[in-house]
Amino acid sequence: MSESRLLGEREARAWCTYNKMREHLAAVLNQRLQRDSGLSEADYVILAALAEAPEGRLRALELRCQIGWEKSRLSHQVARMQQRGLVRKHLCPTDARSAEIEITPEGRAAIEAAAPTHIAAAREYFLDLLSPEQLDVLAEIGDIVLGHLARHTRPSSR
Amino acid sequence: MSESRLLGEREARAWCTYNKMREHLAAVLNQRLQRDSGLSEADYVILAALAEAPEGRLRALELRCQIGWEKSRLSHQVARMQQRGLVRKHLCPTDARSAEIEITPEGRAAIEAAAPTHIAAAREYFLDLLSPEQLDVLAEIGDIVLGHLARHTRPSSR
DNA sequence: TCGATATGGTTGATGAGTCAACCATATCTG
DNA sequence: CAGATATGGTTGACTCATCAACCATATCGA
Repeated sequence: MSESRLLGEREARAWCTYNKMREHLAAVLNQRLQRDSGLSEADYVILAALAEAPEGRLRALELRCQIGWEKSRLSHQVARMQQRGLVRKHLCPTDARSAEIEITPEGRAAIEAAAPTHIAAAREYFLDLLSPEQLDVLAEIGDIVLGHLARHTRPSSR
Repeated sequence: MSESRLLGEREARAWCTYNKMREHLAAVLNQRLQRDSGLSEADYVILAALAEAPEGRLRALELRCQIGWEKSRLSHQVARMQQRGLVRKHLCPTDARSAEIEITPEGRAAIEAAAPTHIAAAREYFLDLLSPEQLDVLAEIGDIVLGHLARHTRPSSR
């Protein structure tokens, strides 16, 4: 990669393996989730958030903030999920512009069936392979990077 | 997240921040690459690989192995890139089934213009924020996970 | 109170990734 | 050598993600 010439030895190595890991790991986990439960990562994230909200419903804006998604992304995804009966949309009484998203019983069943195996896969391919120290460093890295992003990019105005 | 109940404190934290970091970081880097250079990550990966191949060309299979892509993914991507004049396809003399992909002068110009700013962004949002020790641990983690994936999934038969 | 602007969300177009089915050529085996 | 099988690649259908344009309602300020 042209990385090699523009980065130091150490940086190049970290960057390269990070990228490969990220891509391969996501591919495998997505694949298994889809195969085992018929859900995509996107479905999973939304259902997980709704499932533990009180009443199983959230205003779209609140949901977007929790999962950090762009608004059109959520809109499209919810439309597809509503089509499949995983989720329902309601008008919001306090703000006529807003929408409330509610998980359906089918949606709840789907996420409850999916979660254990999905988490197990995350363990199998990732978490169980790492030492406590490695897990801590990873979390540390995540916090640093997320903190920097929060400070140096627009809130999610996108 | 339902993660919280199925994972220990430490695992949940690592898993959660890793996922958030992964998503946000990729979004920002993609966005900047697109804005600054008119290339997607996918374009970038392919052009980078071709640019440092001898003669600027590789057999499709060789390219796939280097970047670890599924075959239809490469096929689609190359088709789009050929459309834009970044890349050209040739028949392979030694194996009539195979195709050779060659970077065009436009493609070379594009990657050479894109690389420095892309790497700079990777530094700015990621590499420069981390200590040498953190970079090493990250690379270590990557190797462990990739090694496990290599041993426990089909080579890429997908 | 009214007009400008901001905000929450939708829509359509397009690029990207995956899967399954497929086609052609190579290779292997009897 | 012939037929079966394996391999390299393409295609079409579909889901996802992003962008820009848009619509309706809220809110702000003169």
